[in-house]
Amino acid sequence: MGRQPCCDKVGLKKGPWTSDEDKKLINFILANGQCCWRAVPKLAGLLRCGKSCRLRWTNYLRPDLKRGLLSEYEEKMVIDLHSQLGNRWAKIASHLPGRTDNEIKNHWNTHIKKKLKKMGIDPVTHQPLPPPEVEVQVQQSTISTDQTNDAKMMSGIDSNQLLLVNNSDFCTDEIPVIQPHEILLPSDQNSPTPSSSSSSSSSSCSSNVVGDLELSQSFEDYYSEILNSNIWDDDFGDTFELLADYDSGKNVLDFESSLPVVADEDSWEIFNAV
DNA sequence: AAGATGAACAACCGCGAGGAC
DNA sequence: TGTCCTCGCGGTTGTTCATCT
Repeated sequence: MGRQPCCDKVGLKKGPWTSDEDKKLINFILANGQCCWRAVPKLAGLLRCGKSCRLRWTNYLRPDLKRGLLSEYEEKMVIDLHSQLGNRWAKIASHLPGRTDNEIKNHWNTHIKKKLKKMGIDPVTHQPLPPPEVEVQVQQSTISTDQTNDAKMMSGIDSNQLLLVNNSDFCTDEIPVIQPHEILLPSDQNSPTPSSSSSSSSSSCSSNVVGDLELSQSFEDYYSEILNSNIWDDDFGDTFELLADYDSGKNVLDFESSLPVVADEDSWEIFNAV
């Protein structure tokens, strides 16, 4: 028996989401929480498959997303985690509150890969790239002595030491080196272990580990009020624990301007003005 | 100014894991 | 225990925007 399609694709819309579709999806999740994704598009009045709705929500509409480029600190964490976990983007994302696996994957492929190659490091193995025989001469003239030494230093060292490498691309001397146990373990030993889910596990990461992702108290107060309104289910509520910066979000709510708004369906009038 | 090219990122596709029955 | 269904993950593609010629 062949695999069942995730949904009936006949008549379903594909491609970029419109603001109207975003509004529908957000309003539905606001009213119902995250339930069966397969049923979401039908119930929300969307001509999308459930998978598309889930991706749109997880990667773009979730209110706890931190938009914008990854900071150098986050980049370092990604590199270090990648050296330990490989291409397990969801696992890596679970250690970076407000970041999605898709975002990290894209950033890796477009930015970090190039930086590592420029440093003479294989982005897959995190080991020094063997210089091609023919290009040795060229490399010697284009790669600085420091970088060459960096590559040599990399040989045989573990991934944690990668962060110690002094390279101008990353300015590591400006950022405290973080050890794996500091990254992987929540500071509160009673905190639940992060799960593999990128959508709901970020809340279990301690914000004092990723210092630049700490929340302002006002946001916490605001969302604790929301959480007490019983609109959100447990998983959904957790996502508000690590709210970060929304200023750069395009379709995401302007939370700064909507702070006085209560999180009921009527309060999302801001979307109607978009 | 216009076309070509590359970079960045959003979205899709297929597969596997895990739960329900 | 086996089958089906849903969800999540990782790889890949498509689209948009910026830069170059």
